[in-house]
Amino acid sequence: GSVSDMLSRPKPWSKLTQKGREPFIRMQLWLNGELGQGVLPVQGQPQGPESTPKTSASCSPAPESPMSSSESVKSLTELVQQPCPPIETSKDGKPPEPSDPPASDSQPATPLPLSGHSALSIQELVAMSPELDTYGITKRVKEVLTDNNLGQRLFGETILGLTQGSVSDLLARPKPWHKLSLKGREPFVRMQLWLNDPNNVEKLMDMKRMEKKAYMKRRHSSVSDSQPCEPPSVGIDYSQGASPQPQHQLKKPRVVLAPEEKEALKRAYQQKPYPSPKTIEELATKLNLKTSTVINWFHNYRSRIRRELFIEEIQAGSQGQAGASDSPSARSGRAAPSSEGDSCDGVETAEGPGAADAEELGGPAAAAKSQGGPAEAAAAPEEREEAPRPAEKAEPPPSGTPVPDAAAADDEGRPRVPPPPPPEGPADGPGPVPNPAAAAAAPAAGEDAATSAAPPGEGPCRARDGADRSSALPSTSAPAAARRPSSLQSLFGLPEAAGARDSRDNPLRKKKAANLNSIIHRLEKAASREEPIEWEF
DNA sequence: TTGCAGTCAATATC
DNA sequence: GATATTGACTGCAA
Repeated sequence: GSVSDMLSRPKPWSKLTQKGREPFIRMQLWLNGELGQGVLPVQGQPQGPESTPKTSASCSPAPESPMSSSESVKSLTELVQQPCPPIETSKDGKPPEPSDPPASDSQPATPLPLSGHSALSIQELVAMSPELDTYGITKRVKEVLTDNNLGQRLFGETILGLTQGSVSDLLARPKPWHKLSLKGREPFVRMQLWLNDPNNVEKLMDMKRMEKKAYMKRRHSSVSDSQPCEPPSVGIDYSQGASPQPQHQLKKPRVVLAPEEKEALKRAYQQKPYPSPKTIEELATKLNLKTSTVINWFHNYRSRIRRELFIEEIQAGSQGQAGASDSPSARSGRAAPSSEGDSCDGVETAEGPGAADAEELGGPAAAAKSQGGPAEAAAAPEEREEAPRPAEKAEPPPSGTPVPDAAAADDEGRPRVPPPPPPEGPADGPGPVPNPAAAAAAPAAGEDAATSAAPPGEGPCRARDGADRSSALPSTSAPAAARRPSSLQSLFGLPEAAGARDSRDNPLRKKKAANLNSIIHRLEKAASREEPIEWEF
């Protein structure tokens, strides 16, 4: 029935959801003859015997993923090279690969890597990609780049089609595969493909050379032109708009929050990761910021904290016991620049729970900018209302609980990340800890609910997630990958398949689990008082 | 509407 | 000059 419907009344690509697009991708592949029987196992459908979870924990650089076996002939890699009619849809949101700009020039313009010609759009590849070990991939990419003295900008612009800042962020704080949307997976697939390309480095080197040449040329010409050049890039876009001489200054200056302001915001965050409009309003007023700035700050902060947690877990996991010192805090050096406080703010922990609470905005910021009690104080009451909000239901502690701090910061003191709104609500039992990494690693299966189960980080979802995907796989990847077509495996250099990181047992997790228990306990208490929230951990 | 993911791009740092 | 950080923006989903 579905097929009939689909064949007779196909929806336009743009109207399809990711899921909805899948059948079309399959059909396209089938039409291309790339899809043999069972080649694209439907998710969750156990397939072939290859139950090899590709443990990549130790994944050493996927040795050129032995594009081995014949079978893999059909490896997507090949497909990718194959000049076949691009599936128009592929464009999805993006503009067609600008085949234009001879990179030579100013800049970017080179979004599309993958050997230029892609038979299958990257999206298709992504859609079919097995679970990848994002952390491992970025790690390898970083190695390759540094080893070969290749910059992030170049790599980003030519291989990923992203800007330097994005690349930096991506490499430093990769999200777990299962937490990524199709779009978000794209860069990782590209990276994986790039890693698998034996000529990857050379190609980039070439690009580098070309860029240099172009740069020199430009330089020379401009010099001779006597025009000391204004930032070349600048003006390009703007002018075009037609506006007479608007040029630059249409740009609004970037807002830079003062340390005190950040402090105040962080305190507020600890009180309420999801402040009500009213609270935001107050905060904005107090800090003399635009409400949009405050809103943006909260959004950014929440999502960044979330990511931080993930890498911490990953690192903790991979470091195994070493974790004691707690990678968390130790976290990647740079992230650490605690200055930013992300790490520290939560850490205000140092001040012990409640500390932050007590001062709320009162801290430096308050001192500096406001005087009255923190908005929170006033808002306290409303906190309650917020909590229940759907999106936050899973959100644990922070919001409205009277014991915010404890809840607000995890053991490491880091601000507790409001677990992402539980995507799907199914029971996920106990697993709280917002720690994705665990997910990746959690062989959970056996561990006691409290600990392992806690899984996977993103707590709720992940756990569930895994469960859904394959009934039995708690852990994220393995199975998934295993089930996948070998062609894909070869393509993606499976060794990379996520999975297999053994973080289980690491002390950090236990610690967290314990901490969670206590938090849960308190929350339940609080909840029982009046909050109808279903705390999901 | 709200929250989030993914990015960009301006700055800050190294 | 390369990287890292971060405020803002876009698009999407619930």
